Amino acid sequence: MQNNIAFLTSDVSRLLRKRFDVVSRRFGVTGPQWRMLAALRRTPGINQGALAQWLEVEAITAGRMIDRLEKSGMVERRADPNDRRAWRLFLTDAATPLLDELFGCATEVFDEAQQGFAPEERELLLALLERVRANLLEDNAPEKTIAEGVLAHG
Amino acid sequence: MQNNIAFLTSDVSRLLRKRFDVVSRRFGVTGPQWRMLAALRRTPGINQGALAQWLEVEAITAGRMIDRLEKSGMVERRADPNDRRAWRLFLTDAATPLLDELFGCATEVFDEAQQGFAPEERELLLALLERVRANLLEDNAPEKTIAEGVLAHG
DNA sequence: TGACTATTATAAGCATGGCTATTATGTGCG
DNA sequence: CGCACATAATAGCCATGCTTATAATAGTCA
Repeated sequence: MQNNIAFLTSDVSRLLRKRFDVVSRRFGVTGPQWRMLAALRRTPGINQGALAQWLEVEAITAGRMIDRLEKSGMVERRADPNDRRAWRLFLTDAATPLLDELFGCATEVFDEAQQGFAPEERELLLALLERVRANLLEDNAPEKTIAEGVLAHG
Repeated sequence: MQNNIAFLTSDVSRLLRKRFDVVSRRFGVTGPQWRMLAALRRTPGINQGALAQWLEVEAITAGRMIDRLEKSGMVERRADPNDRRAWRLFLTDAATPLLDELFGCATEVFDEAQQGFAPEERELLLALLERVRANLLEDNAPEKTIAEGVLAHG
């Protein structure tokens, strides 16, 4: 009963989230916040909607996370000169050194999670998960899949 | 950056949760509630603490879920005659037929998630995830690990 | 019996995620 | 120009999960 794709990914995800929270709490951010900061470093000046799409969460979820990150001084909202509805998002100077430290910790958590795995097994697990992810994405929101292609992962 | 064990399991888990919510919302329950009902069918009369442990969530999380399930008429709390602190939990008559229908729907979601997978690949994915889960569970108490490390060096 | 500790459950507060609705602004068409 | 529609962000409400603290009860030992 407990050995199916849904319960297992849910468990693993929750356990990993717990680990990341332990690590990142030392730096004053949560796991998802960390992820958002990483996305912002990659594409500074992005607006909330595009950022939400990149993180694959709803716009309102991203908006509330930005509220907290702005309040804690990690992110800055600047008015978009070309669209008065939109905010352009930037990391503050405080965020950059923090991110460098966090990425070092991430590797440790990944290694712990995949302890005893051969390199091929690590690759295989990721590949299988990506296929599941694609299966669940494709016919749920076709327009989203197209958008992801346009956004060009990298 | 997005292709690692943490982000992938998080994504897959969230996408699956969304699917299950769509299915189970027709029956008036959420995915995690469904899981709790299944656990209760398996071990009727269990108390909240033991149920939380079985589901691998905190006691307070389980307690609040039971609040909602009790309110919606799926679960019944009965006083434990031997321990006045504890509740013994039971499914109501409304829950049983619902669970039968839900399990049918679950199979469909799993099939969709693992569409195009050979039987061996399905097994392999589950086995790899179980190993990750075990890795993250085993030294769940970091302070104990540290203590043991100190003892080993002392 | 009384005191100390452990266990069971709950309360308060926060973060992450969803859905629905609303406000403000941009865009396109007649 | 004015209207309709689309888009960006936000507000409100809810469920799930955590940590910390508290209340009530159970068990143990002097």
